[in-house]
Amino acid sequence: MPHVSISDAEWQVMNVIWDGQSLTAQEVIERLESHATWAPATVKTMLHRLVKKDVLTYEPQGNRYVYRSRVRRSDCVKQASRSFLERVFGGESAPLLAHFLRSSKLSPEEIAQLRRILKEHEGES
Amino acid sequence: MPHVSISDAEWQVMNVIWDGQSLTAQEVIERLESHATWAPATVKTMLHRLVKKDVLTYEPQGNRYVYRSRVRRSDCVKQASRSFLERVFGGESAPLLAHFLRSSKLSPEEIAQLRRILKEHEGES
DNA sequence: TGTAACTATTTACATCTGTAATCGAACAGG
DNA sequence: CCTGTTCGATTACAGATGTAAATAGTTACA
Repeated sequence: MPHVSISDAEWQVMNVIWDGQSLTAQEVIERLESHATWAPATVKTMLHRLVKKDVLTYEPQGNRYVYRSRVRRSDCVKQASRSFLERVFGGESAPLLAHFLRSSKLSPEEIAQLRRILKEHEGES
Repeated sequence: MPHVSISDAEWQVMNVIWDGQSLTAQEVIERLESHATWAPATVKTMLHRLVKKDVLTYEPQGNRYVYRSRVRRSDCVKQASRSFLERVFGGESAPLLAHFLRSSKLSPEEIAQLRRILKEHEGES
């Protein structure tokens, strides 16, 4: 629904927020340390920007803030996916799927899972 | 191999270049008219930037330039795909594939094709 | 040959991004 | 009670991006 535009670096932050539900700035910073090499101030900046974009809210808890997402991850994933599909594959799903299928290592369970989804497609039209 | 970074709008331009092989600015502008609503000057700007980024070359042909890509589309697709996978799906291919499989309309032929690719995966340990 | 038309080059400019440092307020320990 | 630490808030700043107008160089027609 919303026309949010989450930048590359902001996705990193949102990913840890979505994984953790409600986190303080400090917690976000810690969880990002493994992935990114940002100064703490950098993470703070992004939290602020995400708040300004109405993607995050915060409530004071003691002397610190607890940040929480206002948008569902699945919605953002959906939007980002559509725009990626459009931009890179001209909106054609099949080539996209072929590309990722070929370039991915998949476990037998995952293969089975994907096969099931494919089978569901069989039913239509 | 190259560390090119093609922006969203620039992808539009590159897509028509890749589709057309060698095109003048005018041709690019015309072919974009259906998709985008950019002033001709805007398209020119992007062509210039892409040249500066070493993504495009041009040769003079008469009084105009003919632009041609210096990078293979497949390389750019690969790079963009990897970065998208990382950013939005945390590097997990299976969820990405599941997402796109579910949200795509696929023809029976496409389904068969994807199934074949899945089958190829079977072989790997 | 002058001038209109078209092309490419240069310049513009606000916003977004990546990446922080600094400032001011509150809290905590001595 | 003073002071260092810790938060959040404000400010910084260069480069990328979207979006284009202005200018300069060239060609082709009148």
